[in-house]
Amino acid sequence: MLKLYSKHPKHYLAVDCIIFGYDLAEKELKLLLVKRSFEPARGKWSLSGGFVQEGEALDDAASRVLGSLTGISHLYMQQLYSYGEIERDPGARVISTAYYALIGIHEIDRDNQEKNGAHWRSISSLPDLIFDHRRMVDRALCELLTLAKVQPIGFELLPEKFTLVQLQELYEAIYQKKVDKRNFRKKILTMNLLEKQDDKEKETSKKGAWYYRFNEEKYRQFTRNGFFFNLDVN
Amino acid sequence: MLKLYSKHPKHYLAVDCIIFGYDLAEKELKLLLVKRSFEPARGKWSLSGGFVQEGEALDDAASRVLGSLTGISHLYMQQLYSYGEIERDPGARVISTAYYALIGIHEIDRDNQEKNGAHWRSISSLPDLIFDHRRMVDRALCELLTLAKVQPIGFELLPEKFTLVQLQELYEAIYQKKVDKRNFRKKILTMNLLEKQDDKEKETSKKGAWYYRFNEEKYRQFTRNGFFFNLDVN
DNA sequence: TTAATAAAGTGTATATTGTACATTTAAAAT
DNA sequence: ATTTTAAATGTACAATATACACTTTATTAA
Repeated sequence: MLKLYSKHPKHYLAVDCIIFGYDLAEKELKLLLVKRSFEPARGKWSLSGGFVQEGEALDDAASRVLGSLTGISHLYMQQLYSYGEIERDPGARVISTAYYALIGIHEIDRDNQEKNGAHWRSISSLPDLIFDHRRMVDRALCELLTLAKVQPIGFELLPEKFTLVQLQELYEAIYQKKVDKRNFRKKILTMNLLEKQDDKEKETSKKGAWYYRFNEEKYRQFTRNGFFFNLDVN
Repeated sequence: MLKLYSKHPKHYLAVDCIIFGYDLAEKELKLLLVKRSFEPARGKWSLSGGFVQEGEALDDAASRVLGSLTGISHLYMQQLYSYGEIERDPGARVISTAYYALIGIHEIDRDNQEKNGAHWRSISSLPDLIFDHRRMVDRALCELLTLAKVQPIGFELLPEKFTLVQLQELYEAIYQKKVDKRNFRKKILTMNLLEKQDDKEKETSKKGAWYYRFNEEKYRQFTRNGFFFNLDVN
């Protein structure tokens, strides 16, 4: 039973993580990148990755990599695509499954970040990346653009409590497009997924902006009843 | 250089193919399934798959599997998802990358089909499948439903020349929903992607229905100019 | 040759949704 | 009390989606 497949070859398997963060202050999407700590390409900018271990599920490998870099164990993470070109890694033939994660940029564990040589880099000015990592990033970005329209994943990039101004700025950062304030608010509010809080954010204006909270439970309930999230940015 | 990664474990890697076909006569979506020819689970219904070979890219492995079963070398094929649970295959720890393919059901090579014990089975009455193959199918179906709305992939399931009736029936089969004939035609024709032919299909009616052809070149051109395919089925 | 049959083909009116757009409100600082 | 700054708000018009039924064409049978 143990030798059923033994005539077939085995391969190195890795995961690589595209970690998106949103910088509320700079109103910019960012990526968490690392300086690679081993050969080949030591010292070059890279996605953070790791080899899949014996007895470790693919998702678990990605969780492990994400956890060790961010210090967060449960964050929004989805498999993106598997890259299986023969020559993609000059060190050896390695198949890599890319995952992308969404994270509030300030939730992150600073210590692990420092320790692993990780840095947030603006999407609009990424450094050169090793191997096929740039292609992975481009695919992840494309996926993000597609999904943010039809799934409430934007909230993963914001703190629990956020203002409508912040939410709108996030979408403007994702789609690189100014959005009409009244129409945006109408769309998002008529979905009945946001709950107005009793307090205001008062850093950026005298008047202050009401905090809102995304109600995931409602979203799941509405979805069961045939509701589709849609926040098309004009 | 060859031993850079040698402390890391290696794994069996497979591809599994979800092959969709559309039966014009029965107006039904079908899957090409095989009876598995080796242990474990010999003789059980399965997706057609195979192990990734040394020096073989992931996509090439999928192409090889698809080619040997259908006799067609270039068909519409996309990577779907990689399944990396430890216990997913009782024979050994195997990571499998699923691909889905779209094919005209009658274009297929009968000989290879017979030889490999492959059979078309209606989506609505699939047999039990081995391992996690049912999950793969469900994910592929979900992807098909998503994509058929926003990409002209339906045409991959039809012959080169098809009638509007046939196209509509295809969409009705995919979405399991009756569609208004006039609205459907209006939508698809105003996209200017179909070219009316000079001949008619006369099997199914006395009057006959005009043949049309999808112009992929036009589609690519329109897409470059910001056009988005959209055939939302009400 | 005429009539019956069966499926293909066609247009319009109404409802819904999306878009453009400018003023008022609230709170702090002077 | 006045000024300042950003937040909050509603409506009219355009575009799109939807509902809906009769006419046309070619064959077959009377």
